[in-house]
Amino acid sequence: MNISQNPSPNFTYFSDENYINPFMDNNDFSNLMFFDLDEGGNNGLIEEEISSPTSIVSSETFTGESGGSGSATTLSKKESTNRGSKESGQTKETGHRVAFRTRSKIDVMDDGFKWRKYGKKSVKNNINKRNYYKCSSEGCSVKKRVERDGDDAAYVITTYEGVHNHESPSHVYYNDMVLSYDHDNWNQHSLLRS
DNA sequence: CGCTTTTGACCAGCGC
DNA sequence: GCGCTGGTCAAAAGCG
Repeated sequence: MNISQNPSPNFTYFSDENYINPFMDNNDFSNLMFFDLDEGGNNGLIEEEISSPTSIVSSETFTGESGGSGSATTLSKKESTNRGSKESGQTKETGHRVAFRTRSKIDVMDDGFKWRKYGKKSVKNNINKRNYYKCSSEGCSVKKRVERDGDDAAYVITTYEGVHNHESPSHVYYNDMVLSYDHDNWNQHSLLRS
């Protein structure tokens, strides 16, 4: 991976107020959707359309009622079921799940964490392969699925499962830098990056 | 040499 | 019970 060369101070979805713009270059933010697939399987769909590339979406926008967009069809209802005996316990403990769909030229967005690919599968209703990643940090069992939208290959659907029990390597990296920056200036600086 | 990626096999859940 | 499907494992290959 390329953390050292591209340490993005970005996407860490920790169900708290620390949500930061997840994306860097090579992405079109004009149509970005979030799906809150929280434990319990209510599959609440939250759609957030970002009108400006510099917009920051706060985590509060994830907690609304279900949206009605048909674009959620690629996210199977089975998302809410935990399977796999070997890891189901972990999954329940860190059952938070969030997915988003964004137009992107690249398949895998650098969210600042270090991921290790452990599987690739072709899935039904999608000619594209789905990739499976695990957080490679020790003791962290967060998983991520990445697939191209079958309806429109210009879109990438990324699903995060679980919550990191550590900070993003890039987050640490940037925290060090922030110490030497005026905080307001830093916020402005990070906004301008996108 | 250590880590990551690839990829086929295997396993479990679900629907019929 | 069987087949389909999605998710994970693990050995081998690749890479820096």
